[in-house]
Amino acid sequence: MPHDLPRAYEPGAIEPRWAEYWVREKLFHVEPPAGDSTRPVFTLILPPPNVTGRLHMGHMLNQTEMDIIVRWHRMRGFLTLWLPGTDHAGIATQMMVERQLAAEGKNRRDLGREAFIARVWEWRKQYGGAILDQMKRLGASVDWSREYFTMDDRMSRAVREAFVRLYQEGLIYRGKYVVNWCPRCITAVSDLEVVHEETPGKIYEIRYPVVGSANEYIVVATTRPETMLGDTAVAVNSGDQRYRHLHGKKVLLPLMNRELPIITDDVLANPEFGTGAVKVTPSHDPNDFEAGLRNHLPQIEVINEVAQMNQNAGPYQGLDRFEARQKVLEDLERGGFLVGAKDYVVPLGKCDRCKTIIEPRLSTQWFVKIQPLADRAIEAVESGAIKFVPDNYSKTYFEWMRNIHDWCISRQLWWGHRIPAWHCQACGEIAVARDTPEKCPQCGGPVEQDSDVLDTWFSSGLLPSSAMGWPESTPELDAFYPTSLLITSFDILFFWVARMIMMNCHFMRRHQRGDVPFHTVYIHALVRDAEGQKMSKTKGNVLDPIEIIEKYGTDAVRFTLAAMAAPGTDIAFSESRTESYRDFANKIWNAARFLFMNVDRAELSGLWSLNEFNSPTSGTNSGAPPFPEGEGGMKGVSGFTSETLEDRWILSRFNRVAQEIHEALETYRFHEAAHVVYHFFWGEYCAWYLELIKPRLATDDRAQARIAYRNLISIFEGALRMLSPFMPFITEELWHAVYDGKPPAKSIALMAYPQCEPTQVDATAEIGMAILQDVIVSVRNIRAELKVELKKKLAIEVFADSDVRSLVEQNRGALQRLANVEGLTFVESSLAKAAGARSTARFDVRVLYERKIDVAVERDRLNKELTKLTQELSRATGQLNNEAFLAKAPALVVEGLKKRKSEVEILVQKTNDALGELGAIG
RNA sequence: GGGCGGUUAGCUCAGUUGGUUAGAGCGUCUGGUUUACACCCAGAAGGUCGCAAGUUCGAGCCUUGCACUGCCCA
Repeated sequence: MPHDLPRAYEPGAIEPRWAEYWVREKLFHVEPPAGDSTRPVFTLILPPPNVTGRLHMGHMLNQTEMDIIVRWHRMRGFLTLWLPGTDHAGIATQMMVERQLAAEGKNRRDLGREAFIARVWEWRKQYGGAILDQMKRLGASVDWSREYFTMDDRMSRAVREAFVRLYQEGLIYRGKYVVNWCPRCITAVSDLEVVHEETPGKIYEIRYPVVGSANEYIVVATTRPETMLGDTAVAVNSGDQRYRHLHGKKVLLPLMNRELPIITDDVLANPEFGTGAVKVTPSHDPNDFEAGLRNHLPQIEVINEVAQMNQNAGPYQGLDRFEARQKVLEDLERGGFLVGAKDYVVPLGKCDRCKTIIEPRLSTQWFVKIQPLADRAIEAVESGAIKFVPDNYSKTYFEWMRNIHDWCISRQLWWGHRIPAWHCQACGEIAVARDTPEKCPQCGGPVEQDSDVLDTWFSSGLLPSSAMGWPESTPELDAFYPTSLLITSFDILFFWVARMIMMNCHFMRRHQRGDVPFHTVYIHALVRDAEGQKMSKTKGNVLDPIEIIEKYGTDAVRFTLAAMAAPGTDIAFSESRTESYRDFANKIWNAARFLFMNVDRAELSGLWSLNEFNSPTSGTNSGAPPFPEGEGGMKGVSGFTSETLEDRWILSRFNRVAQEIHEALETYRFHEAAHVVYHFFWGEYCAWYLELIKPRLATDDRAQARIAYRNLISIFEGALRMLSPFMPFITEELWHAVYDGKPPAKSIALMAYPQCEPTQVDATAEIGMAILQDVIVSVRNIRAELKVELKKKLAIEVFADSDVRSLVEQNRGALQRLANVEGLTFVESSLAKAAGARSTARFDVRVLYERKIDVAVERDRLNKELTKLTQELSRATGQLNNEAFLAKAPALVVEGLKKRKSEVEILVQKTNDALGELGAIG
């Protein structure tokens, strides 16, 4: 069968086909193993993307890293499960649908709760799969049959169960507290959903007249003058002498004419700060709220749920909080109460989602009492049951966990898991239950479910156990929990990672294989633009991965991300880099074209056929083994016959590279693994091995030619498997072509990953090859310097010891072809002084060419070289004369330096000779 | 205010426990129609590793200080 491959690789022509094939064939579906299976298991859950989301570069990095690790494990024989799903994203999704309604001139209250939720489900059905479809285009090898959605019945049951248990254990409570309130989203949000920004603003000083003491005032400072309308006290520090005489007295609240007690509160009032006196507004400030409780102050709310002043704000009722601020300031000024305003950097809390300024607001909410959960979560990391990579994230984690606050879990939204608590309309009793109660268990009165829903992170915190069927006891939990690894971004370390650890350690504490949800957390960095700037819509520098993919192919984009993903370092994504990895794909493509072109020719002449490679009965080569059961993979390359230096060399390199990739991926050094496979495939296999083997494919010695074909294809097939986790598409395509329509498995992804076979590593061959390459490069180098036309074949002379001499002799053909040489003679004395020569420590080589060299240029080059060498020599000499060095440095280092020193001595001698000769000419 | 990180070639970045000559991709320069590949081939230039001091036989790597810079938390 002829292999007609287009001249240039066209990723768009093959990638969608394979992406679709992998899903359709359910290649990555796994079942829990039988009870007696000893096969190692590798499990990973996908950080569930938000249903409203579109794929961005961060997702792509995250998923590329996961897919590399997952494919690598699968190919090594692990029973590998990658579990996908999406998150219902309470606020974001509700906003999306509300926006849709607004366009129709409606709002959710017009519809009513039930109809609105139905509408959200409809929206989800229509648009919610977008991000997963994009993910399929990336080639992510997830088990699609296990896809979950956090609002599914199964997941909702887990949420309800978790809530009920925590409530029964006293770890969930309800109460009236000051919480972070977003007046635009009209809901409470957790501390984590507030972003703090320092904004230039003003601090105002206001004079509160002391009651019964004419012309005496207390001056308080505030950045939020409108909240004074809700003041219920003024606090001073008990030790502050300035106010000692006022203890027990009262002030008159300006504008409201309400008398406020002067209280002492040493937490709130700092004598060092400002005037030392502070106004206390228990309903609108979290610190004042605490102070209010300590001092039994009344709580007067003056701002409502949409941040307008309410009926308690007197004449300011109905004004927006910022309008009210201006009006209050004007009135204070007019009344002579405003002392002044100073520039001040105001710390502002904004809603993470909509950037509206958060209003601390007194309201009744549900909370998780977090400390007991945090204690176990700290222990899980301290004990090493969970490991962070890079390790310094554990420090960040501990810092947060040790200063944790109770978690406000109720949201005043409609879309989400409704809190399983029922309020009795008659007696006020609260019933928390798994199943909807018909009447009040206390008095039998009618009940109504709490109107709030849970924070979305409450449900995602239950992953991964809930995704595997918890609270039911399922074969999945038995087989796959705990998961092996979590790969995610640092920005959800607290939102999600920390909460998963807390929740799962709590609920899975009796699990047979441990409570922790995962053993390792690999945290990756941010993808930035090529200039290292954070991508943002306002800057307009956001790259759409799908667009880049369409331009360069998925493989190239994946490879770019992998090659740049050094642990702990942000990625400055540059398209030029992607372009070069598209070039890499093209290189492989063309290597394949070359192979197939030759194979087709060999098949026509009856010399050799791919069947001999893929047929297990051919004896000498059985191809790669099928999917192995258990950790392992295929050691080395089978069916390879080492005849020549380049054979021994490429086989050795293949094995060494397999080892290097293994070590790199084991420690999540994606960039290193990518670089190693890139260099092997292009810089060694294509650049040298293919060139060196060419003549052997056309030799008349049929037996030798057959070996050459087999070797060529064996290494190529192995290299495809090696590259496959990084570039799954092109390797799948070419791998199927190698097997000529009769592949041993449905996909290269189900084949064994190459592993190092130590007996195939050949250090001697690697050194020999390095010398041969050095000779070839030296000749090319001289030719370039002498400006010899490329086509012109030249004679060369070589001076070397007998080892190098026989090496060159044995590889004469290679040297002649790759350096365009005709005629090679060995000489008995150094060529260092000769014109048109190059010297190394091991050999001298000279090109016989009549053109005079440019003396000035050559002298410059040699002088530069000499400076470098003499510096190195004196450094080495100094060190070797240093007894402390000889005594303390390891023998290996000393020996190495001695060897190097003698090399450098030779080079200095040769360079000097050459310079002397040049002087004689010039 | 507390914590974490960064500063290495023109650009974007590697450099694992201190050890012989600090690497990559892109960019730059020179030369190429060798039937796999111009998305290519051959060759070259380019770095006092932010600054200063210290530890060490030996520092890009360890310690201290300084400068600049990014992020997280309060």
